[in-house]
This record gives sequence, C-alpha cells and structure tokens, in this order.
Amino acid sequence: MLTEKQYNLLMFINKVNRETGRCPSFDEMKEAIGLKSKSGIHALITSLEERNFIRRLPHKARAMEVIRMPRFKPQAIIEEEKKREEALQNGSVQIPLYGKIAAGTPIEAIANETETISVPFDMVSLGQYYALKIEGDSMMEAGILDGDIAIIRRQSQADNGKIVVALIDNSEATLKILKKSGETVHLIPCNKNYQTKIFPARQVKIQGILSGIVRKY
Amino acid sequence: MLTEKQYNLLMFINKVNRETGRCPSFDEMKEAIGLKSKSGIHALITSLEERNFIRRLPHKARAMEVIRMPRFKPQAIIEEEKKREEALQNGSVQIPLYGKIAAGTPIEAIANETETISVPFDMVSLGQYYALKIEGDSMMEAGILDGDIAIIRRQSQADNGKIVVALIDNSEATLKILKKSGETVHLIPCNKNYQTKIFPARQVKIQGILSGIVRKY
DNA sequence: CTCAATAGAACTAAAATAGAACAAATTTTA
DNA sequence: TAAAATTTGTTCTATTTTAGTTCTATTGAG
Repeated sequence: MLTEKQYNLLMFINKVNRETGRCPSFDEMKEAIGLKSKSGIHALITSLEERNFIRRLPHKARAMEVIRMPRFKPQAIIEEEKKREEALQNGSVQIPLYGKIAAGTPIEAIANETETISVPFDMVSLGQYYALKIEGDSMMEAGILDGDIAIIRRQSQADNGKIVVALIDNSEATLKILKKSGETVHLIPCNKNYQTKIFPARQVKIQGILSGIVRKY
Repeated sequence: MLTEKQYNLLMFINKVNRETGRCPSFDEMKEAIGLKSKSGIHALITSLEERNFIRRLPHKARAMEVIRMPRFKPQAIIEEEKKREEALQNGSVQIPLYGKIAAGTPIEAIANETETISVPFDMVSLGQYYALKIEGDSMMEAGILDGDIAIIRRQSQADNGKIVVALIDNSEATLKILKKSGETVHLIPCNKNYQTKIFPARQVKIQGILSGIVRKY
C-alpha cells in the first residue's frame, strides 16, 4: 500500500501512459504533483519500484511501465460486501447529493450527478428531496456550517422567513433566508460579514426549501 | 481466530486500501477503531502480522499489504451485525434517544428510556451510539442549536478539542468542548455568554463524543 | 486480585521537501 | 558522424513534518 504522494504519482504516470503512450519525465511529474525539486520524484519512483508497482528499464530515460495498480480485492469479497450494502441502503431513504452549492451552477445543471446519501426516514416526508453540501459560512449564525449536508425539499414557492435554495439569474444557486416584498426578493444571509442581496422577483427562482441538516464530525 | 479489535482493524485497513489505494497511518487506524493511543495499534498490527493476515515492508512507513482475509468473523462481530440486521428489518438504524441533555440526570439514569430515533447509516460506524436532544444555546457558535439531535458515540476517553458529553459529579450531563490540562478539565461552551467551567479531573466523566448533528426544520 | 488491553509520553525512523551539482541519455546541427 | 546542446536522471545535503516504536503506568473486565 502506498502513501498519498506515491499514490498520486502512480496515478499520474498511469494516466499519461494511457493517454499519450509516453512516459512522463521527472520534471513533468514534479509539476504534476506539485513539487519544486526532482529529487522528491526520484525518491517516490524508487519506492514505487520497491513496492512493485512500476518497473524501469535501467539506463533509459522516460522508460518505465506500470505493472500493477492498487485497489484489488478478491472478487468474492467485493460481491459479498456489495450485497450487504444494498441491504443496508434499502432500509433507509436515499436522496441525491448534488455536490456543493456554489456560484455558477444551477441545480438542474448538476442534477445528473449520481452520488446519493442516506437520510433518516423522518427527515423526509411527502415530496421530492435532494441534498446539498454547504460551502462557506454565510449561514453560520443559523447553525449551518461549511461542510454540512443540507436536506432540501424541492419546491418552487416558499413563505417569508424560510431558508431556501434560490437560483439567481439562472446561474447561481445559494442558500439564504427568503423575504419577498412587492416586486423584489431579499436573500438574507446569517452572518454579519455578508450583505443581504435584493433582486427583482423575476430574477430569482426558488429551487427548494431547507428541510434538515446533517453534520458529521 | 481474530479478536474483535484485530478483525475490525483488518477490515479497516482493507477498506482504506480498496477505496483509496492508500495505506492508513497508525493515527488514522487508532481513530477508526476507537483507540486513543498508537501503541495499541502497534500491538494489533503485530498480531495481524504474526497471524499472516498482513505483511509489512520492514523500516517503511505506510507500507503494508493485506495478504488474506479471515474466513470467520469473531462472535462479537456476528452479534453486532445481527442487531444491525434486525434494526434494518424495522426500516433503518435505530439508536436510543435519551431525551434532553439536562442538569441533574446522568446518562445512565435515563438509559432505560425506550424512545429511539433513526439516523443515516453513514453516521454510525463501529461502536455504540445514542442520541441526545440539545437544550439551550451554549454550543450555538459551533452550529449546535436548541432542539438539534446530537448523535453521540459512547466512549469514556476523548482528545482535547473534541466535543463531548461530560458528566459532572455523577449528576449533571453537559455537551461541551473538552480540554484537559494536568489535573483539571476545562469544559468550554461555544457561546460568548457562557463561561468555561473548570473541574478537577476526578469529578468529570466522559460519556461520549459528538459524532453528528441532525436537525429538522 | 490478576492479566490483558489501553493510554501516554519520549524517542527513533521515515517521508516529504528543496536546491544544487553533476552524470547520463537523447537530440540537434555543423 | 561527431561534437555540441539540451533534456533527463542521479546523488548529496539539509531541514521539516509525519509516522512508527518502545516503555511505563493505568485501567478495567473477569
């Protein structure tokens, strides 16, 4: 088994090899994994060789091959575990996890992601739900922290004061407190360091309402 | 035949390797199976090596291989899995909900309550868990609000900086950040309006460590 | 009470990082 | 083709960070 750097380097070598048929140079490798000196690459290559992941032709430049990749396991064990996991997952509700809620990406655009998360039954009732991973601290004072998973119920209308996923100008999704007043919509953060933003109602689409928070330590 | 800890460690190492291709460090392993000291991991690794389940490269860090997997599971594991299966039949993983964490009631005293709550599978792994309903706002600034459900992993030891359930003088349970210094224990709230409390180590028992938060809106 | 498991600290070892000087391989070009 | 130029790989030194070992004391289950 490998350290993180060893693993990253092996993956890089394999990728270059697969995509170009060539072997990367030490300098290319050092760029790829973010080192400033080739000597580190030399050490990593040596350890990968010791562990029998790559083989080098002696006294040749750019001459090595990947002879095996990590992550192997007897097939029987993989299947047994898969079954167990499926059984487990049938016991709870799976909802899609739409990566991070971040600028530039409306929910629809990422809706084909396949990652899911299981949530307790009693956090979802009727309706369609999805989950978002929170990025940033703009809702900190509402106890919603960076890295939390927000459980969102999909709906296009919401009452004032609710925390909603709002899509602005079809391009930016954000989690904020909703306040409608006349023809404008206020999106209110919960953090003194952020400003409330005000938009014409047309520009803002509600994509869901916050229904729960799940956090892991 | 492996002991429960040996088995769990072997499974953990194998899982990390399979899922990430990398090798966990002793510290990561100690977190994973719930030990507080690396020396215990050292002993377990040694015994796994003696029993030919893993092989290590001598004088290398993060360099080991799982060479076989056990054919049988330790009895304790089987029983734990049976419980889990039973929970599944009922729909999801249920853990006991011990009402409010409030003055005057040690966890043991309320441990016969029968209410349970279902939690996401991936919030509980090895170990015993219970849930507490948070009352008050003393941990507000850590994003833990009045009414939240705290998922607690039962353990009697914890590192500095962890959020723990602490029982003071066998009479009062409270959720705070732990800081041990010499013979005293500091219980630090996350709210400017509350004071850190300091106790002699004898007076404070750790009853569990915060493992997750679930909130419903 | 006793033994095995565990925690904790102190220590040793290995990995990661950088830089430079140099050697060897490969390509260019006179 | 041979020499020159350039790219590539090796080695060494040094330092910081991360990981692993060992020992002792303590805990806790039986």
